[in-house]
Amino acid sequence: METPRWLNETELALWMRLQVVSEYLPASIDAQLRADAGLTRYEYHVLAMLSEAEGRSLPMSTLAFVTNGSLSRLSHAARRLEQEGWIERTRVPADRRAMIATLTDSGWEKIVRSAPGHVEHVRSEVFDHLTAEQVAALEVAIEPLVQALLPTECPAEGMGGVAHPAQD
Amino acid sequence: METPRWLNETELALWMRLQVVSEYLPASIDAQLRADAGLTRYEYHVLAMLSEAEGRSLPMSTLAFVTNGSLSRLSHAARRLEQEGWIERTRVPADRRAMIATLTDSGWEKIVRSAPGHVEHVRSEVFDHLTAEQVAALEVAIEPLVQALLPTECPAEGMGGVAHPAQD
DNA sequence: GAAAATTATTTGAACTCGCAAGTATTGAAG
DNA sequence: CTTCAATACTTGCGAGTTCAAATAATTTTC
Repeated sequence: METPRWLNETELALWMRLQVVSEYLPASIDAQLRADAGLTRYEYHVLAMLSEAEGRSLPMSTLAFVTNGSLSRLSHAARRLEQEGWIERTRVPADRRAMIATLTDSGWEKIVRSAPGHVEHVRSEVFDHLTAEQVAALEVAIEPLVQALLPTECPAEGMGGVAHPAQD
Repeated sequence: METPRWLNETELALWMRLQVVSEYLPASIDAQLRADAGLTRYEYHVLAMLSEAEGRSLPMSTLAFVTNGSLSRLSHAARRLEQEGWIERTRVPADRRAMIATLTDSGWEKIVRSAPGHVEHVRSEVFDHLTAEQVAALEVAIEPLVQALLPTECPAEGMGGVAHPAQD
């Protein structure tokens, strides 16, 4: 076994901070969504992506990609969301293996009702504690890391809707 | 319901990047540790913190705090680690409610054997893709966010051991 | 000094997710 | 045109996390 390339002081400091952020943020978001909306962070993400998609619909594969989730994870989540009546899944005539997930009216209302509380929570946890300069600096500084982590391919689709912490 | 304070463009961009990082990093670390060491990220964290503690021991409460985990989460993890023989739990004579977790020799060997692969993975996922300047910039820029998220109190203990991505 | 509140930790049940295997359906090879 | 492989998705099982409740010991209160 080769002698490991240990982290230097700065690297270690960054690594520990990344771990803190990656531990706290998802837990905090999950707790708020569960308490106020009865949704998982991932389920919220699924609804949000559908709400922004053309026709409020996306193929399951694409939906899995834009939500950064495995197909399995999405399938489990989709079953739950469908049981609640928030989405529907229909076979594609052209390719009967494929399925298209569509946000129902009820699902639209769900995400529209849930979004404000979610955004408010994100604000109170994150942005209320940061100046505009700090936000800008972090946004720039974190970009290379995101590039390092994200898969390069992008079978994406058209966007332009609601329900993310963006405006209505 | 008040009209929500939506996120502006920069805030939204930062938020989405934070979500990407918070989604990918833990999953990636978990997968490597599970495959190569049969450990959870959290279990690894527990062993690492014990390895750095005075006498390789910490009270459960303190251990929960330094690992950023709930007492319940720690208790479940401790049971698994104890079953594997990597830690032991002993009652405190002074206060017989309290328990002290201690790293066994076997546990010490476990973390020492697991650390190099873990660090190598962290390098290959994160630091190999970043310049020293990018690391330094991100380390500075992320600090205010960490301050915002971390609880202020700190019932910490003495440190100074091994097994974190730090040096041996 | 007994009852009530607090602290330290554990346990059980519910739920989510990852993995491996399973089901269709389509496309490629021969 | 049959066989084999690849695609699109689903499902069952196991494992970890959380929440609420339980246990147990200490400290406070009256």
